[in-house]
Amino acid sequence: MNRFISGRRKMRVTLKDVAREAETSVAAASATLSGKPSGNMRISEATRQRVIEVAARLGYVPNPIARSLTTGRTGVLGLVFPYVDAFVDRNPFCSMLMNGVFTEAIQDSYNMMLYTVRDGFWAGKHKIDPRVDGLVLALPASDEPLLLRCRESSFPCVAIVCAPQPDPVMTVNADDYQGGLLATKHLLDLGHKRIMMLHGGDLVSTNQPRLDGYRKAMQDAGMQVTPDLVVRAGFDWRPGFEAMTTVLERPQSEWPTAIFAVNDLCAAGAIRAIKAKGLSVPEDFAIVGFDDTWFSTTTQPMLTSVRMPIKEMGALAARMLASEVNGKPPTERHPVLPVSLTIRNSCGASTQVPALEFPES
Amino acid sequence: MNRFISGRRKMRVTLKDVAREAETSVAAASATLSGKPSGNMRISEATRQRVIEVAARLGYVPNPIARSLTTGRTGVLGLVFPYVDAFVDRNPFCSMLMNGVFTEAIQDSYNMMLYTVRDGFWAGKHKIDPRVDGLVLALPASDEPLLLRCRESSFPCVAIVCAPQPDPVMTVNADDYQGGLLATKHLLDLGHKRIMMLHGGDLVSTNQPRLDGYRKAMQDAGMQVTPDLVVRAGFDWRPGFEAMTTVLERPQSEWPTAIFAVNDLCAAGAIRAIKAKGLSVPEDFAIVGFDDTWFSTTTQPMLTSVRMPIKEMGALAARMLASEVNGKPPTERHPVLPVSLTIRNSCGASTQVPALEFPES
DNA sequence: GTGAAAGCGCTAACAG
DNA sequence: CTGTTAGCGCTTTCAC
Repeated sequence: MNRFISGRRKMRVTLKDVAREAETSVAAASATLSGKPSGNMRISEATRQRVIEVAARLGYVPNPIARSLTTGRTGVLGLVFPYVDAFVDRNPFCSMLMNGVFTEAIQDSYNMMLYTVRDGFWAGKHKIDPRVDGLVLALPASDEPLLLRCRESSFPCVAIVCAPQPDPVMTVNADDYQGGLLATKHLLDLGHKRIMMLHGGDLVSTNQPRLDGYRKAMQDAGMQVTPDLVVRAGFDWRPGFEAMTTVLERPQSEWPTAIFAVNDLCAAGAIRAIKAKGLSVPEDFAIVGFDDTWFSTTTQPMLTSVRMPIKEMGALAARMLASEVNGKPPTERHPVLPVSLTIRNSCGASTQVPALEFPES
Repeated sequence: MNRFISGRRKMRVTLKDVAREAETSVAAASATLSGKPSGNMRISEATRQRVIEVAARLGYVPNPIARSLTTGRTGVLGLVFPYVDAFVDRNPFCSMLMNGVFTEAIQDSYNMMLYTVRDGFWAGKHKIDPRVDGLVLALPASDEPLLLRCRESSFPCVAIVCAPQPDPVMTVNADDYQGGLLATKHLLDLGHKRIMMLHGGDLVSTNQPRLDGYRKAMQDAGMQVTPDLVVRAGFDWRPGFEAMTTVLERPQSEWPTAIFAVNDLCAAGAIRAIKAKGLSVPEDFAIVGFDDTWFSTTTQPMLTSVRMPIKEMGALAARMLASEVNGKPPTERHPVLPVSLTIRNSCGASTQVPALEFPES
C-alpha cells in the first residue's frame, strides 16, 4: 500500500506510484504528464496512454511544492495590501482593486497569496517570499522597504497607485494629475473662485499629482492659490471631517465656496462637518471627491467624483506581472490610465445620473 | 561564488552555504537556526554562535518551499470565497470577514492564500491545495464539492456561515435563528401585524434559521404566517428591489406593514422599490435588515439591523483552524456567536444612534 | 525512445 | 554532543 501517514497528513499518490503502476520510469511519467517532452525525450504513444490512464485511475495530482522546488516557479502571485481595518471595510477601493487583480490572476491560472499589513506590522517587516513568483504592491508610499527590496533584487513586481519607479519595477497608475485638473475645472466652470483642496498629505504618492492638477487648473483660470486654500486632511473619513471642521472655525469671509477632496472618504467627512455646522451641500459648499466607487452614491448628497478605473488597474497589474514572470516583459511598463468626471449632486450641477441607480461595481 | 542564476531567479543563500562558512554540518546549522534541537541533538554554544553569526552575515533566509517539502507543513492557511464582483465590492461583510481571518492568521504567523470563486469557476473546480495547511471556507452552501472533499480526506477546515457539518469539519456561525427572532419581535413590539419576510432562497445556509426565527416569533405572537408573507428575494440589492416591487403590485390591502429582510443589501433594495413607488420608510413600511455593517448607515433611512460579529467570526475561524493544524484541536468545534439588534431609523422606533456617527468597522 | 541518476533546500532519522 | 545519510516529490540532464 502506497498511502501512509507522514506527520499528520495523508500522503497522496506520487509520480513514483504512477510510474511503477504504468511500468515505466518516473522521468517518462513526468514528461508525459507535464506535457513538455523535455530535452530530446519523446514518449511512445503506448506508454503515453498508459501513464495517462494510470494517473487518472490513481487520482494523481502533482505536488506543487515539489515542483516548485525544482523549477523555481510557484504559480503564485502575491498581493501586498497595507491598508487597515476601518479603511478597508468601508472603502470599496480596496475590494475593487483586489477583485481586479484576482480575476485576472485566475484567468492566467495563478493563485494568489495575500499579505496584509497593519499597525505595527508594516511592509518593512516583510521579506520577499520565495513562494510567490511576483508581487503586486498596493503600497501608497514609494519608499517602502519591501518595494526597495524588490527593486534591488530585481524581483518581478508592479506597484499600483504609487509614484513612478525605476526599472525593473513596473507601475500602474491613474492619471491623478488630470483628475485634479478635471475636478477643479468643473468647480471653476460652475463659477467658483475660492476653491479649497483637502489633500491627503505627502506620504501617499497619489496626493501630489492631484494637488498639482488642482494648482494648474486654478492658475489657468487666473485664480491665486493662497496657502489657506490648501488644507491637509487625509484619505479617510475622520481627517476629512476634522480638517473641514477647522476650516469652518475661520471667519466666514475666509471660507471657500467649493472643495476638492483628495478622495471620496475625505469628501464624506467634510460633508459631515458641514452638516454638523447646520450648513449644506451643495447649497453652501460645492464638493468634488475622487475615486468614484459606489461609496460616492451613499453620501447625502451623492458625490460628484473623479472616476478611476480601479478594477481595471488591478487586472492590468496582474496581467503585466504574469507576463513578466512568464518571460514576456510587457512593452508598456508604466501605464497611466485615464480618468473622467462623474457628475452627481454635490456641486449643484445638473446631474447625469438616473434617480434610481444600482451601482454595478 | 555561490550565487548564480537558475532559470530566471537569483539563487539565495542556502543552508549549505551557511554550514560551509561556519565550518559545521548542514544538520547542525538547521538545528540551530530552526530552534528545535531535533531528536537527541544538542549544539555546542560555540558552533551555535558561529552559525548564527554566519547566517546573519550572509543574509540567510530559509526557503519555505524546501522546508514544506520535508515537514509536510506550509505555514499557510487558505481562505475560500465564493462571492462575486458587485456583491463583494458593496458588501462590507466580505472584507470584514477577511479582515478578521487575516488579522488572526498574521498573529499566529500564518500566511494566507486566497481562493476566490466566480461565475463559471466554482469551488467545485478547486482541488485541495497541498500548499495550505488548512482552509477557511466561506461557502454559503453546505454541499459544495470542496467542502465534501475536505471532509472525506479529513483536511483541516472550518466552514463559516454554513450549516452544521459532521466532524471533522469545524463551523463558525452566528445565531441566525435568534436574529430572526429578534428582528421580528422588534417589529411585533412596534405593533405590526402583517410582517413580511424577504428571504434569500434555500441555497444559502443562513437563510433557513433566519426564516425559522421569523416564523417562531410570529407564532409566539399569535400571528399567522400566510404564504404571501414569505417572499423569495436574495442576498443582494437587486433581488430585494425586484421582490418588493412585485409585492407592491398587489392590491394595497394585501401589503405588509413591516418587512424583515434576509440581509442589509436586500433591505436596501426593498427601500429603493418603496421609494420608487413614492412611498417611504419608516412611515409606510418598517423594515429590518441583517448584518449591521456600516452599510446599514448608508441607506436612507439608516437601517435597523441584526448585528453579527462578522470580524470576530473570521478571527475565531482562523484561530480554530490554526489550533487544529497545530495539533491542538479546539474543544468547541461548532461555536455559535450571539447576535443583537441595532436600532436605527428604518422602523420608526426611537433611535439609539448618535446623529454624527463614524462607523469604526 | 527510454530510464537511471543527480539534484532543488531542507529536516529528521541514525550512527559516531 | 555532533556529523553523515536518507529522503520529501518532482524535473531534467545525460547515457543507454
